[in-house]
Amino acid sequence: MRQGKASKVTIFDVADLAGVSIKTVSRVVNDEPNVRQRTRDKVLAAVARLQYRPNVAARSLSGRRSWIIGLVYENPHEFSYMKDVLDGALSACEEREYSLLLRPLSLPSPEIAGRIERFVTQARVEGIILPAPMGDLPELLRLLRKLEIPFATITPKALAAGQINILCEDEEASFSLTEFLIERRHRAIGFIKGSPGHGASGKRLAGYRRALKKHGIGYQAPLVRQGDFDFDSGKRAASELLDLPQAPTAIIASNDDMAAGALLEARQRGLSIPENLSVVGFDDTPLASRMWPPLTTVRQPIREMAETAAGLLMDRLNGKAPPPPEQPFACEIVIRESTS
Amino acid sequence: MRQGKASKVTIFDVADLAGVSIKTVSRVVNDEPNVRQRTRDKVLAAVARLQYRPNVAARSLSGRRSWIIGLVYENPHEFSYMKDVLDGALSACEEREYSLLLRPLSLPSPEIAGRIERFVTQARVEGIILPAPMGDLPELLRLLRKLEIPFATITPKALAAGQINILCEDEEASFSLTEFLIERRHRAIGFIKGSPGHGASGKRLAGYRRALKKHGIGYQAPLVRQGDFDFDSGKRAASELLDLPQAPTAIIASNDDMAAGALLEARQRGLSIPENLSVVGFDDTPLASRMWPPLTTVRQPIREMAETAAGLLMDRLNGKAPPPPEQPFACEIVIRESTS
DNA sequence: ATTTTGCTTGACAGCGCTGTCATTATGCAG
DNA sequence: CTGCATAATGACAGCGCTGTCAAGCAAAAT
Repeated sequence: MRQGKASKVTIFDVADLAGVSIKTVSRVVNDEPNVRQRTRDKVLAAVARLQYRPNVAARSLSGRRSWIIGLVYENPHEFSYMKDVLDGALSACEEREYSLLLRPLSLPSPEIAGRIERFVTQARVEGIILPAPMGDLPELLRLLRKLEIPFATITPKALAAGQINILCEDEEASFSLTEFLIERRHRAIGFIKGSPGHGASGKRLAGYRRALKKHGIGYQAPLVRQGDFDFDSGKRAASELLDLPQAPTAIIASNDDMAAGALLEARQRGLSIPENLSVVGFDDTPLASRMWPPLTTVRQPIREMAETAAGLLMDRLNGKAPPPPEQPFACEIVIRESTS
Repeated sequence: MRQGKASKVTIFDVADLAGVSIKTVSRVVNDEPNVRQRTRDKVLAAVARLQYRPNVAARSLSGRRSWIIGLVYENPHEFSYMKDVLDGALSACEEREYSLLLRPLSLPSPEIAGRIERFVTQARVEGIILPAPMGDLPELLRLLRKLEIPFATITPKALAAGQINILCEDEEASFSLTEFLIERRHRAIGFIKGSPGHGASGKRLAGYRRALKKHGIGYQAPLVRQGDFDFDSGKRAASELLDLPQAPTAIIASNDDMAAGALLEARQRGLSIPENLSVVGFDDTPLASRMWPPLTTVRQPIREMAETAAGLLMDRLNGKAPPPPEQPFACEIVIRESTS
């Protein structure tokens, strides 16, 4: 089926109406220099009059640019985090008239490289956004470097040299959150780690340890359990923690979904929250405010981070000077009723 | 910045290697008829050997096709429903080598038509998927018809004539759910409606009424409250219901997010669930299984519905015969612990 | 053997735009 | 007023593919 009626107006029509050559129209439309103001105005008027929209396909073919960036992500069960990333990226793209293509992945996958290579070469994607944990897959990074595709990572574990890296104050936030619990007289504080592959996991643990140290509380390995950012893993880890001879009076989960799991486990054991156990999470997802009791958590400006990542990536694709290294984005503790 | 190293192999390279004309390569690659098997094999071998991938831009420009479909949606706070739609659409697109472009919208918006027209004409979108409530915006439908852009609606209120419409057994599911409560001796059953614009809202209410009628329970208007599918509206509606002189012993919310709101309201009044009040929702979002108590709800095969919608849409764009009218998809009650 | 028919294949002209480079204004110093 | 640098504009050749149409060819019909 052929294209609908949409816009058969071409650059020639505009050129005719404005009385200039198509090249001049092209210059104006692409904001290139060396066009007299009067000429520019004439062209712009014609563009508006005819409702001219450049044909993306022709533009791509000729300019060898696709005006597309990709978003490659691990498809999670609980999508709240990715929704914010998506909203941010979409908004940056709309502003710059780029298109955004999505590529969900399941990890671990033996053929990431193949799938991404197909993605990139097929759609001719110019650059890629890699939210955690995508920014730390050596295989992926190697591929993108080989293909010479610029990318922007969001909260990677290790900064990708020569690329855009967007961070937030994960360590600091975790430190404050832990300190918040300590100030409320908690001494035995359990900690549920996130997936080892995520940059945030290590940093959140580090903040926890630093706060303990500052307040002279010894670090106890049994109080720290491995999770994978998923509800079930949070429930399981909480179960282990609550089985401990000296069970914690507070649990820090590395994200809200695991915190919800911990809460469920506690409740099934007849514990009441926050009287018998305080629980906190990270991310301030909708889930956090919809649970009972509403969850004390850490809000990160994910949407802004993603918007910045996408924006800087596109600027770079358009030859803008590389930005000064970004300040990490600040996080904020949201105190609700799951802590005593 | 120019394209990376990705694939500078063109149709000419393949034609040379296979010893045929570029047109024949084109035929093979596009699965057109009238190519001898031997020739086809030669070409396919050359394609594989060179790792040839057609240039989408050239293909679009020449064929006046974009190989892109759009997904236009109302951007909700709680994204679970849309995540399933997204997954389904993406998967259908990947299978057919289409690209999917997203366009979130905020309703009501005075300039939907403008934004969508820009979206369609700029990206040269060939067809559009309209999850509820997009399939019931007269202005939008009029625009798409004018532009001659085919579309597929998911659970619209009114079927869009001449287009693809994907439905599920909303009325039936609501009927069963209500009956399920009646069987458990509930007689005063509150109902929180969804946004008037959604197709599901009316059907869910209808199922509720039909079940009441069948069991000889009178319909009482005060027991039915307006919500808008959002958490807060659920909380508010539940508050109204619980203030009633004869408060309901069970509440049906038209989606899980509102059910969560109702649950919170009940809890804040010191009611325990399900002893004092049963609460049920619709959609079986992650939220439903993460709450306390876990929510009895209705699971719809949203992902499959979206995949079907997208698949049929692309088939139609490719001139496949219009499918026989689809059977509505079946729903399933998921019984958890929020009902007594 | 010759004609007819239908299947295969290829030559070639664009699709609508941007890059390159030549050409023509314009401004300014001498 | 002339000469020269520089700004403004245009002519034109592709970018890589598909649509059209004509030509080649083998099998079927005469």
